[in-house]
Formats: sequence, C-alpha cells, structure tokens
Amino acid sequence: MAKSDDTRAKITETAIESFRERGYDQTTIRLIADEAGISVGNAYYYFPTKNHLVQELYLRVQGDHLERVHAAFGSSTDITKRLEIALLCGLDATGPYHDSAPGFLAAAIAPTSAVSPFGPDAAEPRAMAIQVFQEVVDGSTNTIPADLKRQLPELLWLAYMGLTLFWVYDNSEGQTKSRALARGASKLFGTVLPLARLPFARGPLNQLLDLIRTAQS
Amino acid sequence: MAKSDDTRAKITETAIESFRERGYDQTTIRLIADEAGISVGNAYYYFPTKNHLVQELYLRVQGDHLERVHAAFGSSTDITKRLEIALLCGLDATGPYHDSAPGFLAAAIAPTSAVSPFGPDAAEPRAMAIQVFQEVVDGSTNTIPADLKRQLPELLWLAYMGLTLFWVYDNSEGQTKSRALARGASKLFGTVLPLARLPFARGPLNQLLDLIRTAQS
DNA sequence: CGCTATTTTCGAACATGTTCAATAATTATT
DNA sequence: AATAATTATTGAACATGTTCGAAAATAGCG
Repeated sequence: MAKSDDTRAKITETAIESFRERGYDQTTIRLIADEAGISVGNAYYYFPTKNHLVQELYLRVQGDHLERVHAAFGSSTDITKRLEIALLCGLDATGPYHDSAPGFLAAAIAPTSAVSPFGPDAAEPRAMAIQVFQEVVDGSTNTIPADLKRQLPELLWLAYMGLTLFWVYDNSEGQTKSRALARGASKLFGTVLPLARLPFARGPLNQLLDLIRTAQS
Repeated sequence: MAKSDDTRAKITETAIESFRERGYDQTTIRLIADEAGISVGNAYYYFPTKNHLVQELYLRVQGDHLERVHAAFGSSTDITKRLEIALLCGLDATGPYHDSAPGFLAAAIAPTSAVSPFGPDAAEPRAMAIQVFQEVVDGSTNTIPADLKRQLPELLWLAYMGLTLFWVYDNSEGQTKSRALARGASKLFGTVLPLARLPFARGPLNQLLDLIRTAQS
C-alpha cells in the first residue's frame, strides 16, 4: 500500500501547492497530473472530483486557523477578545487565497459539492472550524445563559461564515474592511451579550434560539 | 434592427423556458441554440456568457416577486406583516426553481460572474429586489428612528438574501422550513423593532448601523 | 514459481462553455 | 444602383472536468 499512498500524497501536495500559487481556476487536473508525474485518469482514481482536492486544502487551512488561534489566545478570558482573535486569525489563515477566493467559493457553495461546508463530505473541516469557536466559548469566563452558551459555538461559526462571505467580496487593500468588520462585530457582540441576562431580553432571545433550532433540525 | 431583436428575443425565451424545465446544468448553450434555430456562435454574439442568460431569468423572477407582493400587501400597514408577505412571496416566486437552485447559486456567487447579486451587471435585478423592501418600509405606519429607517430596505434585502441562501439548502417538503424561518424571522423583527426606540438600545443600534455603513462603503 | 484476482495506471474520448476567423446579410454612402 | 462598411451568423476549434475500457503492476495463493 506504500506505493499507493505515495501517489495519493504526491497528488495532494502538488494540488495544494498549485492552488496556492495559481488559484482555483488556473489549477487544472492535467497540470496537477503533469507535475505529479502521473496521468489524468490516475488522479481520478484517487480523487473523484477536483473539489475533493480542494477539500485537502481546506483541511490545511483549518489546521492553520486552529494553530493561529491557540498561539493568539494567550491569557485572554474575555469572550469578546477571544472572538475577535478567532475571527482575525481566520482572516489571516485564508488571506493568501483571497485572490482566487471566488473560484473556491463557487466550488464550495453547491450543496451537492464535495466541499459544501454543510454537506457530509466536509464533516471533518467543519468540525475543525466549529472547534475554534467552541474554544472561544469554553475558554471564556463570562457568565452566559446555559441554553445560549450551548448554541453559541455553532452560532459564532455561522457568523464567521458570513464574515468569510463578506471577505470574498472585499476588495479593500489587504482586506482592511473585513478586519474592521471582524473587530466591530466582536465589539458589538460584547456589548449585546450582557443584555441577554436582563429579564425582558429573554423573550426575543428565546424566540431567536427557537428559530435557529428549528432551522437546524 | 427588428431581425436582430427577434433573434435576441428567441434566444432569451428559449433559454428561460429551458432553465425552467431542465434547470441550470441541463440547459446547455448548444441546446438553446438548437431549439432557437440558430448557431452556437450566434448565441454568443448576443450574450457574452451563459450567466447573462440566467440574468434574464432573474429579471422575470424579480418582476414576479414584485407583482406577488403588490397583490398580497392588501391593506397591511404593519411592517412585520409586510415583511412576512415580502419574504413569503419571494419564496413563492423562486419556488419552481428550487430543484436546480444549487446550479444557479454557484453561477451567481462568483463576484466576477455576471449574475453576482453585488456586481454591476446585476444592478437592475438588484434594484428591483431592494424595491420590494423599500415598499415594505414605505407602506408601513410604524414609527421607526429615521437613520434606521433609511437603511432598513437594504438591510431587509440582505436578510432576504440570507433566507434565500438557507432555502437553497432546504430539503424539507415544499421548503416548509424556509417558510417557517421567514415567518419566525418576521415575528422576531416585530418584537425587536420597538426596542430600537428605547434609549439604552441606541448604543448598540448605532454601533450596528455604523458597522454596516463601514462595510458598505 | 506460475497463475489468478485485485489494484493501479494510462490515455483516448466525451460534454460543455467559450473563442475566433470566415462568410453572409444588411445598412449606409456616393 | 453600386460599392463600401457594418452587423449578424456560422461552424470548427480549444480548454477543461470527467468517464471509461484496456493495459500494466501488484498481491494472493496453490
């Protein structure tokens, strides 16, 4: 099986490198096959789809995100700060791919696609992504209503997906706007979260949580 | 120019019909050309891209949305009710295309695509879409802070885009979940909106509006 | 080892969006 | 009306993701 693993690994590495350097569109299967020294058909023996190769890249990026977050959390225990760190580290991790982000996004968006963040094929990278926000919540010392706290990691992840969507369309120099949005959103979250404990906020909050639960089911 | 217009119209009609019946992927340029009785190259003389044909479909659907909304508003002057109507009518208008929604979405999502809802090529359908929510606001008798009121149509449109995104992934029978989400979100909006007038809500609200303004600029 | 079954590899073929040089049809000009 | 210029149309060609049947390499087994 060593030989087989070799081939697979060579394809993966070649593909990821090419995605990094040339972007999604410019990376053709024929190119990958050439550079990996194999045939086109052989690549398809290991990866049923070009998007399955993209998935390998996602795994790398998610791993990078998690690493960056760990390095950056430091001793921060305020959930607002931790959220900001998580969002900014996410932007840092995806930064190098901004140029060809549209291509990747288009590949990811189709629900039937291998890389749809909601589909079964992407369970692993998705779990890693949610893990980041799980740690944002778990490492915080803020007092948060239990039911909200339970849903928070997934909610924050969803917000992060929204930020990523914005980032794809963000043409500001160095994606400054996205970073500003990340900071501003974290801050806003920080000012709104304490309100969740006020009695009159329970109504709308429960409504919101119910709504999201229904949508997820 | 009559002949030219004829050709263009025949292409448009054939394409829209095919999109309706066969969906995005199954509708190939060769098929359109065949059914329209012209050559492939000629289709490209009028429409630089397959997605430009999708745009024609969007225009229809947007027109349909607006019509439905007008018919359904009736004498409702409560913004909550009007919002619910607008959202549900949107789902009604797009309903027939749910099966091939992923294909359309993938085509629409790329910022460089002709059909990106944020790009310049889609200015017309986007204006129509925002128009719907402009009417939601304008026809309401609720008292709303002026600055919020100004941004509201665009905000609601953005929320509608989110709903549409959810709808694409919604596999419940008849997209029941999306409808429930539309109703629930409207209701929630109805309970939260009055809070915007309370003094202590000004802080977070202004923060939010600022944030969005920054993001848009 | 020799033979069979399985795994791996190959490259041609296909479908489809798109491009382009050539040709036909139409319009404008003299 | 004749000619030049512009517009419309064609079909072949190209790039690329994907499929597939055949061939080669490898593993399992007597």
